[in-house]
Amino acid sequence: MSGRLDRIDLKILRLLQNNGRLSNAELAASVAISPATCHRRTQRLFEDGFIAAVRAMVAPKKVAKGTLVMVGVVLDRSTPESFATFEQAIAKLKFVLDCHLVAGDFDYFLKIRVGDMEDFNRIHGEQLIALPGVRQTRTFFVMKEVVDNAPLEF
Amino acid sequence: MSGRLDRIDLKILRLLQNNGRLSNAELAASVAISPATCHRRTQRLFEDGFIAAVRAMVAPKKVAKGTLVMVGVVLDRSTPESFATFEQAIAKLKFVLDCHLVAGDFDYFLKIRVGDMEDFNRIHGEQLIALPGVRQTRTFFVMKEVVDNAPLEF
DNA sequence: TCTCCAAGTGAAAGATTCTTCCATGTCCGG
DNA sequence: CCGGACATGGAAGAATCTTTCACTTGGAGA
Repeated sequence: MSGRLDRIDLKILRLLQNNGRLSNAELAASVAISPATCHRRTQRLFEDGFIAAVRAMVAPKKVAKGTLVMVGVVLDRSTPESFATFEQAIAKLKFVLDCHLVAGDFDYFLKIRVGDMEDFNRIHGEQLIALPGVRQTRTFFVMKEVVDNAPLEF
Repeated sequence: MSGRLDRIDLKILRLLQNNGRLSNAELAASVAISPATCHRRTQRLFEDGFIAAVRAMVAPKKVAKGTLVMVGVVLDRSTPESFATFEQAIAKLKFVLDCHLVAGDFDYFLKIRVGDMEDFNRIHGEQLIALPGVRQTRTFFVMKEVVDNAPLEF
């Protein structure tokens, strides 16, 4: 069922992870099976949820989103209601790439993309600290993106 | 730069970001232009680097990488050589999804995917604290992934 | 061992799509 | 008004997709 992946499935997954626009014919040739079989396998990988989505990775700098910021957030209270309200509000902020509830000195970690620092300052003042239940935020400007969104190894 | 993108280009980018396997014919129909024109436009978006890559997003839980961890790293010394050595070593660790040089209480922020906490503990002890020049690390286990790797808004 | 069944496989073929070529249309600067 | 650079869509051969079907394989049970 959805549990087992043989070597061919794994190879298909890895190839599609590196180039999601590979044609079925190219995939089939790369894994040395017929196009028909490859088509069926790939279809199953999608249907069974092994591939959540195929996404074109738009170059951030090309669309004026070249500035990356990490933000640690501490809430006033650590109640389930407080968390739920915060998460609901975060989901509407489209510049938030990641939002994770963590264990440690912060309640949440955010990963945010904006055009520049000025852009971030406005967003921080108008939207971040205005989020429900936020006690404080700590901003970490990214000065260099060493690795960003690397493909998953498995 | 990005001023060269008209509404049709932007629409193509957004559509491919949501579904990187859209066929040229489907794209053309969605943006109301001919397949030939759509093909040329899309090709240009790739050639000019607006689309860095197209990736199948493999579901982490399906391939035993369901545990996410954020790690803050402080180095012994803040010299260019120290940074360069660290970054060179990080690039070889395939479980590191993000590695960013930041301004603030840490030198680097890492985003890591592993199978489980036990998995992380081994990696932390064997590989992370063994990285060159690391003074200390602070681990933030992710308890809930509210938003992970959301598509870029532009 | 033999039989049967389920699952996987590849050849084949019609439908669809890709990709290129070319004539036409549009926008500006001269 | 003209001319050139560029963008557009139609058309058509080449390539690909997607389904069908018959065959092979592997394992469970008699």
